[in-house]
Amino acid sequence: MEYSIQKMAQIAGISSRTLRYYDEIGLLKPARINSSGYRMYGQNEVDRLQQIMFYRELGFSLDRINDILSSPAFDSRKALEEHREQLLLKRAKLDLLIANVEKTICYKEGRIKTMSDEEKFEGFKQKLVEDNEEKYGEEIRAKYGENTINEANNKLLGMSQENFEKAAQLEAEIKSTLTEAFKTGNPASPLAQKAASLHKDWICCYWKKYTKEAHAGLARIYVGDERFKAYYDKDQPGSAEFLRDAILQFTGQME
Amino acid sequence: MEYSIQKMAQIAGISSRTLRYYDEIGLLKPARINSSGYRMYGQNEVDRLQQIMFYRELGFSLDRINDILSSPAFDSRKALEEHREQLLLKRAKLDLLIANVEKTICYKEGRIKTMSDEEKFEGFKQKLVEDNEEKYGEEIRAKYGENTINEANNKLLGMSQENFEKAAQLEAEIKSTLTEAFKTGNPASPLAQKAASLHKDWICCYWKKYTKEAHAGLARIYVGDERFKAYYDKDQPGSAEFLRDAILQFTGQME
DNA sequence: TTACAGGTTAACGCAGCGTCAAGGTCAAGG
DNA sequence: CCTTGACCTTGACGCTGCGTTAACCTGTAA
Repeated sequence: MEYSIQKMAQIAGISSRTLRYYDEIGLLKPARINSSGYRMYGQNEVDRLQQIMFYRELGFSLDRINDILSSPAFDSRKALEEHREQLLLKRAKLDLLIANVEKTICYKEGRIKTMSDEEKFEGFKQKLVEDNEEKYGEEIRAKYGENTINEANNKLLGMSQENFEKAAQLEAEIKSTLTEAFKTGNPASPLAQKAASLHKDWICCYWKKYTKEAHAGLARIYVGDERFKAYYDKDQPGSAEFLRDAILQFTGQME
Repeated sequence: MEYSIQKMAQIAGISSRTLRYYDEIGLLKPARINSSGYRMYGQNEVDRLQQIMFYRELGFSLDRINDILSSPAFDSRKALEEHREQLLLKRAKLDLLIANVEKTICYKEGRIKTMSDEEKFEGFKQKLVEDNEEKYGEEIRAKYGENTINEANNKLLGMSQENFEKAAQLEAEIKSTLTEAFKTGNPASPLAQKAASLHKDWICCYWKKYTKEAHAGLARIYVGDERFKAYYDKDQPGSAEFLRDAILQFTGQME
């Protein structure tokens, strides 16, 4: 089976330009060039391309893919783990970014119109410091390896604990608000809706992404989960269902 | 207060090259050019640079920053939310990548030496399909806006529920394993360690990043948290402390 | 006067292709 | 035989956000 460049591209779901580029950088050369100068690819090339696509899928650079595929002694296992670390770092940075953006949105929602330049500057400076620490930390890690990774982890631990404390506080708030709201008997009452809103905040301490649908889905599951049901029903039987209804109302998922 | 290019760069913690580049693309022009052809920046420029840095920090492109800062009618709120969506998408992709890398590592750890090309191909093709769906979904979203966002959310909801179910199953496993392990009375026993390991898996359903330190920290908190303590102690009083000790052992955090 | 610290413009380089430009090749149809 | 259209070729610029020479000018202290 011989493939033309476009057939090959179709198989892999990439462009012919990409194949030409791979030929150019020596990552994937065609099996032969026919009399008209056309690139012809064979089975071996299909296989190699699949390997390439695989590692590319994992976000490796074409250079590294070349290393991996050409050197048989290449420690792919180590490469994968290092790569994983890098991805985790990337994600941590992204998380910071997202948090910052969300913070900013909240700030704007708060309608704080007059925000002194000094304030902005302060917040910014803080961020700069954080960034520097991050960069510094990265350099250290690159230089000294694992020893200092623990330090970084400790930082994350600090964040997790902070997160956990925030969650615990929210939980207490939910509980007291729910107790009051339950007396109204109306899941649509402002107090009940406040409880649902607090519950949303609480969820956001644990979930990577909040959606109303998922929130509602969780609420439905709650009532069927003995642990949560027991927790919420402990003081006031029926509270779990009440919270569920409040959340369904809050998320607009009542049918 | 007039600043030279380097003073300005120092204030903002960036390079002078960056300032020249911003001048070049018209993002930030100096207040004036002095007789020697030097760029001189004033207070207005400091302020604007801070704004630029702010949005840059949030991951906006310089082009968009220019839009935001130059058009007073620009809806920064909307821009922020759109940007947030994009970041979330990015993170979702990253999560996929990380999962794939981890899967691959497990595969390699499993010492499955002979892995037929077909198998590789299958897995890869699946991924292609997923990607196509993702791309398609993005296009749709761009074209039709919010309506279809719900569909995407439903997908995420599916993931969350799946995640939740996995967590629930793990929880059951932890409980039964813990019950058995408790009878041994030894938190270092294989069974107890298995429970700790399961608990780690369970944590990973909720946490963005797992570290031994955080796991141990959580274990310590557990005992002091009535909800979890009550949950684990319900059948066998002392189980919570036992689990904590098993986790401390598991994470090597015994002092 | 000599250093040395600072400024200037111009231009290449990076990753991974997308996207013309300008043309050659091949099979089908008039 | 000619045209048309699909497919192939090489070559080269463009994109992002600067880092990094290179080659040269300015200002000030010793």
